[in-house]
Amino acid sequence: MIDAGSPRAQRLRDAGHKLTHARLTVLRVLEESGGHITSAEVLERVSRLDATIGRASVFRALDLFTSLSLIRPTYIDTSQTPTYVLMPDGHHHHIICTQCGQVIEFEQCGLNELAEELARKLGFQLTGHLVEFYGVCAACRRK
Amino acid sequence: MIDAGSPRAQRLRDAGHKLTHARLTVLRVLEESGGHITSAEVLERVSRLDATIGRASVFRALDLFTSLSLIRPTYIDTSQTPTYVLMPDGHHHHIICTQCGQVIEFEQCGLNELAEELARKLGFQLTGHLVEFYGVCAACRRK
DNA sequence: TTAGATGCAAATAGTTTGCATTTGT
DNA sequence: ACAAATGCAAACTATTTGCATCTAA
Repeated sequence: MIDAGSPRAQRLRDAGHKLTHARLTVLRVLEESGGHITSAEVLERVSRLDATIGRASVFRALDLFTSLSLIRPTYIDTSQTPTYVLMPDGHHHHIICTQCGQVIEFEQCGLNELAEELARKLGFQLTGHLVEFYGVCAACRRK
Repeated sequence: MIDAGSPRAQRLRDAGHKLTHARLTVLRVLEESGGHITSAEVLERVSRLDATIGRASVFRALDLFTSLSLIRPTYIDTSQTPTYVLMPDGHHHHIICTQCGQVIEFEQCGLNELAEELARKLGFQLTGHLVEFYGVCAACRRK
C-alpha cells in the first residue's frame, strides 16, 4: 500500500472514499509531480508504476480529487489536455512563458486584502485562488 | 460583411490575416458573448448565424485568435470543453462559485506592483495575467 | 491573380460508460 | 459481507487534418 497516511489520503478517507491502490497511485504521481501535471502525464506515470491500473480509474480518480478540491484543472498551455494543479493550501501562483511553456512558481501574492473585500462585498465564502502571469521569459526574449 | 472595423478585426488585419466571413462571424459571437464562452457554444452560435460555416473553420479561428492573444482558453468549469475568455486589455479576473458554477467578474486587481517586481526579478516581459478566486456564493451557502 | 482560407468528411485523441469482477473496510 | 471501486473494451465527444475549392486583397 502506498502512502495511505498522507494528509490528502486522510481527506479522501474522511470524505468516505476508499483508499484503493489505483487512487493512492494517482495521488502519489500527483504529489511527486511537483504540483503541475497534465492528464496525459498522469496516465503515463501511473501506468509505468503499475500497468494493470486502467485509464478509466485514473480519470475517475482525477475527477474525485477535483470534486474534493485536492486538485484543480487549469489551462496553462495551449494543449488540449488539461493541466492539474495541486492545491496545497488553497492557492497557487505561477508565471508562465507563453513561448517555451516554462512555469515558475512564486509564493507571495498580496491578495489577501482584495480577497477579503470581495468575499464581504459578494457574500462569497472563498476557498482559494489562482494567479497566473503570462509573458516571455528572459531566455526566449534573447532569441 | 460583419463588423470589419472593430479594433479586434483591425488587429487581425494588422497581423496579416484575411478578414473572412468565417473569422468575422466567430469574432462577432465572441464579442456578443460578454466575454466568457465555451467552444461548444461558439460552434452552436456560429452555426445558427450561418450554417454553412464549417466546424473546422471555427476551431481554426479560435486557435488564431488565441495565438494573437485576442482570447485565452481557461478552465472555469469541470467540463471538458475549454472556455474562452476575451482579453480586452491583457488581463481578466473572475470569482467562481465552485458549487453552481456562477462566474462574477471584477475589475480592480492591485497586482501591478507585484507584476512589475516579478518581471524585474525574473527577466520576464509580462503580457497579461489571470486571477481567479474560488469559493461558494451567497445563494449556495444558504442551501 | 494567387496565397491564404474554407468546407467537407474522415481520422484522431482524449475521456467516459457499461458491466462483470475484485477489493477495502 | 457487501457496497464501492476496478479493469477492460467499446462508445462517445471534441478537435484536427487532408484536400479540392473558393475568396479577400
